[in-house]
Amino acid sequence: MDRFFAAHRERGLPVTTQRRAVFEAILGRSDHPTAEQLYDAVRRQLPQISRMTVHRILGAFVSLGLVARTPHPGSAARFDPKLDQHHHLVCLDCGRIIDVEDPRLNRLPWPDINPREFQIEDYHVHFRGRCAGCRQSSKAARVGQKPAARLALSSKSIKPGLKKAAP
Amino acid sequence: MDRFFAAHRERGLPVTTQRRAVFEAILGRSDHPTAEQLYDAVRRQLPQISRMTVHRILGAFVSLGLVARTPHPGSAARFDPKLDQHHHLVCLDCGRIIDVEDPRLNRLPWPDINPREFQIEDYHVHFRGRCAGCRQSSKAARVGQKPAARLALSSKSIKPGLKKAAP
DNA sequence: AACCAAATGGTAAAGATATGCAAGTAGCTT
DNA sequence: AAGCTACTTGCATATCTTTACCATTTGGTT
Repeated sequence: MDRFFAAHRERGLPVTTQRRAVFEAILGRSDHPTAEQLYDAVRRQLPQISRMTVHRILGAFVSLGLVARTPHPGSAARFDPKLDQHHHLVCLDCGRIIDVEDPRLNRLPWPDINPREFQIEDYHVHFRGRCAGCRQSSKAARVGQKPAARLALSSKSIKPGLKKAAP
Repeated sequence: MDRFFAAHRERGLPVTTQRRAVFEAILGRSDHPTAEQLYDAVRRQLPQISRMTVHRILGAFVSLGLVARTPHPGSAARFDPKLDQHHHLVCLDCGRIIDVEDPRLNRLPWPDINPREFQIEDYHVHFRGRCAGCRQSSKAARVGQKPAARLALSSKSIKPGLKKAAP
């Protein structure tokens, strides 16, 4: 929370009720919420806050270095109070993000590129896989997943009839 | 391109003109295009192709393991035809993605978690920083970027005219 | 050549984020 | 303590990306 006030004071930015509420909300949880989830959480204390304000505040926090927008394959960005370098497990099924702290991952070799071409600031390792819950359900669901398609394709000539779409 | 036919034949899925065009389009470029960019590219050959078809086809390619949907902080998903393990430089300003191949990064220690709780399949290192072009422009832009906030405001001296036009 | 499952196309909808402007507020200055 | 001013907020709207429905067409088999 000190970081929050310090970052604002350093740049002379006003500390508003909304900003404080959003920051408290994100500090209070470690599940990498989306902007929408934070909006819902903050609204319990500030019922009239606008969804756009939450988005704008989160964008400002990212610029201030207070939180990180974590890369995520899906569409909704996830936000993470950035405290120290850490990494993530991402479930390919449910999208859940789990923190990983492993000191061995914090001193990786940086790729050998010319700093004039690309200046690296930091990095972040993304482990992909499946969490316990999704492995259970996928085992069950795998039966009906791909209805066997139309197998039995004898490898006849595939004749790549490359034609333009017929009228 | 063999992978493309093989993957379809193996599952008995029909190889349509549209699928072939989308796959050729993504093979031809190494800049991790978005679905929209691929739609534009494909449309030069199949002017009547639907945007939705491109999205659906890309989703199918991901399921088939033909392309990867690369994690990206922004909203638009990026697609990548490279299948061997590689990593990415991501420019924080322009969002450009550059491939990194460094064998030292391909044998990282995996975090010590119970495989019953989370089963890791693979990983991927995300280096963040700024590309040459953006470093140039940001150096210039940094002047007007943060107008010094209001730290040095001594009431009547500074009047930064960058406000909206007066009503 | 005929058949069948799957793919395609078009519109509209849903979700997330950005923008422009009027009014409110935090924090400095007096 | 009161005033000033830039920053922030709220609201409505616009944009961008992705998805849903369903009639029609196409690819691959027999």
